[in-house]
Amino acid sequence: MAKQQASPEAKSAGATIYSVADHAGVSIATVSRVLQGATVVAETTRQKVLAAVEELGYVPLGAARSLAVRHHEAHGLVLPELSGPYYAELLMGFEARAAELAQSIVLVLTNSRTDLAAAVRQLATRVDAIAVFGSPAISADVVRLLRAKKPVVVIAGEPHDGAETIAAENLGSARELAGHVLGHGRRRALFVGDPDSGPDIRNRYAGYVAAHRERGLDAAEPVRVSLSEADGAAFAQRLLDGEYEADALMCANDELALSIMTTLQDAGRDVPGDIAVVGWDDVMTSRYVRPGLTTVRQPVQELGALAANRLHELVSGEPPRSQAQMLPTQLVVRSSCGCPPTH
Amino acid sequence: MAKQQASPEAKSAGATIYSVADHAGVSIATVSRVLQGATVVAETTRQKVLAAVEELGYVPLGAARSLAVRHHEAHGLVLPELSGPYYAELLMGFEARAAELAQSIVLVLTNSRTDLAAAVRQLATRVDAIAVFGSPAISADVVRLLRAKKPVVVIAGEPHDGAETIAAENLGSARELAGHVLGHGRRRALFVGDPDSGPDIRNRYAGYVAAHRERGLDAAEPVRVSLSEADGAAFAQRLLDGEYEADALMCANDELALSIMTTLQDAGRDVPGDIAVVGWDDVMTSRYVRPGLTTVRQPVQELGALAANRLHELVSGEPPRSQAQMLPTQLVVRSSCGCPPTH
DNA sequence: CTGTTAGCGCTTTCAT
DNA sequence: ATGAAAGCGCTAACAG
Repeated sequence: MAKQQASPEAKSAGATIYSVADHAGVSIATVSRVLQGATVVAETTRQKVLAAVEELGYVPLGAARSLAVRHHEAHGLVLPELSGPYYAELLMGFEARAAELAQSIVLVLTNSRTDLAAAVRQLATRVDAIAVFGSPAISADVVRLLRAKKPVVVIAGEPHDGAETIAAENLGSARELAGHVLGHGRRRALFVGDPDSGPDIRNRYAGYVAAHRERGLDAAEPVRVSLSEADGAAFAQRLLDGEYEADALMCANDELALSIMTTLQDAGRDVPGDIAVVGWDDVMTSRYVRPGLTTVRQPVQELGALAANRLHELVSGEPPRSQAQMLPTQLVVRSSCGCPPTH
Repeated sequence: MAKQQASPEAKSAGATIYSVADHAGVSIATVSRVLQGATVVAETTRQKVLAAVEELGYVPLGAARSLAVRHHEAHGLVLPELSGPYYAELLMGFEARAAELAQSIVLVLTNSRTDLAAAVRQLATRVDAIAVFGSPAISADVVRLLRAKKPVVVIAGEPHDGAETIAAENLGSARELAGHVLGHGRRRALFVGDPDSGPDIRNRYAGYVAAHRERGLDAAEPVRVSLSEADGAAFAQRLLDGEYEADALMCANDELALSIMTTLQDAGRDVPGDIAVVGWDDVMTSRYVRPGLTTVRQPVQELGALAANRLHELVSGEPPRSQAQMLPTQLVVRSSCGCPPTH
């Protein structure tokens, strides 16, 4: 059994449904039938076919099937990138659900593309439906273009011209989180992040504002920095330099919060003693740092799974939903907000 | 321009190369020519065709093209999962290079699959070549099976029956890292991780052993735990309970190291004073914890990019390499090993 | 239960 | 520079 395959580079590229049919002494229709498993085939012929398949090492050509069935049996997913746990988890959730639905997934990362529109157009060529993460990098035009041809769902993005949208809840949890911080008696809380970078951050800021309003407090203007470690460190430095005054920082996500908190600590500041810091996302690091980072957990995998599921439903002919779907989030209180450590 | 698309559900599913040709008053061959851009077409007809494409919202059917050109123009990538930065970075590197080569990428995560073999077979159906991460989850059989039909490269796995292999260097850096720890005077260093879980860990352990040998020291048996936070914490607890005695821990990866270090610290142990802890991978968290985790950086993205590149070369007819390709790694010294903090 | 046959939509000679 | 036509490999009626 071991040595009979003499050529190491066999790569019997040949092997079509015809050669299998020949080899088994049946018609191509029969081969197709046993491979699809739908129709009933006599057990004996079935075995003959399977043997031929095995013998020839037949691998069906997906493209031919797709052409015949008029379905790609694949979903597209467009994400900005994969650094940090957020998008990776989204992808895992998406992949898992797509797998259950027997859909392949073809992935496009926009940050690695020079011509995004072309990449997306090319993607549309080989999938039945597309989920795009609603980053500003993906212009509304692209989405609109696609939407006319294929079902599209936008994840955590603007409700583009009617494309179906799904997102995690932001406003309420942000209000709750900000309220929690204010409840520790902080009165100079700053929001760090750019509300214009998308609806997620915009709603988190809105929650921050709402929490202040409810208490008759003034909400400060947001400190507009991007969601990167580098920008976080830079902001922290400006804070240390006295450019800002604050006793609490509500950061747009954990990566920002972590880089800020660490920079502050390394400069001798006490967190949360001198200043509280809270984030958003509950990434792994947030559990490990001391003090543990108070943050908000999003059901990221579920978001991905829901996207895959909706895509499939849309492909199956279900009507699009007009209303955005919203998944609940959860406040995770650790000690960077001023609460006593609990581990 | 805004309201003329009356039906919100246009989805002009129709639009084939025929309808475009009709609409433009040319033959399908001409349409194909302007869309491929290869052959020269009169500028006027070119414009007519483009107009028709625009008008009809024509999106070519990838499957039909694939069938005609006998290429999928897609690469498959099989990864265990995406939690933690390692696989995500690998994927980013792979995707970026594949994008440059104009190859789509279709992704399969094995942890979400109940029938992995079927998933991989199905994958083979729609891509020209496949890169699989060499986890033990992917049986050698599956790889062997594939390899007969499509080019396969194995990333960081056993040199399966001749499938091309690429990996990051482990042995040398592990020897260096272990040597560094021993250089701090530690004499009860334990290796935490299971060498049987694959060649990566096996070689790291081998480096640990080599470093001891070189100094005439005895290397201890590895403490066989899996690469998860949970197992790390459990091991740390057993250590605290006195089940093991050690003044240094060389962990198979950062996640393990981090969970162990944190558990130890929370129990009052001083790292590195009482016990040194080092990891492998240089994940983000390792920069943020205190003390900073001494570890080894792997060129993970490059690994992914190299895989995509080799896949493309193999598809283009280049001969497979018999020798495994190895990328260099780099020791990252912070302070968990006993070195003074430097930030 | 099995075979025949007509496409699926695109690329690519081969003519013109 | 353009058109006609022959497939690419598979599925799905339709007959038998």
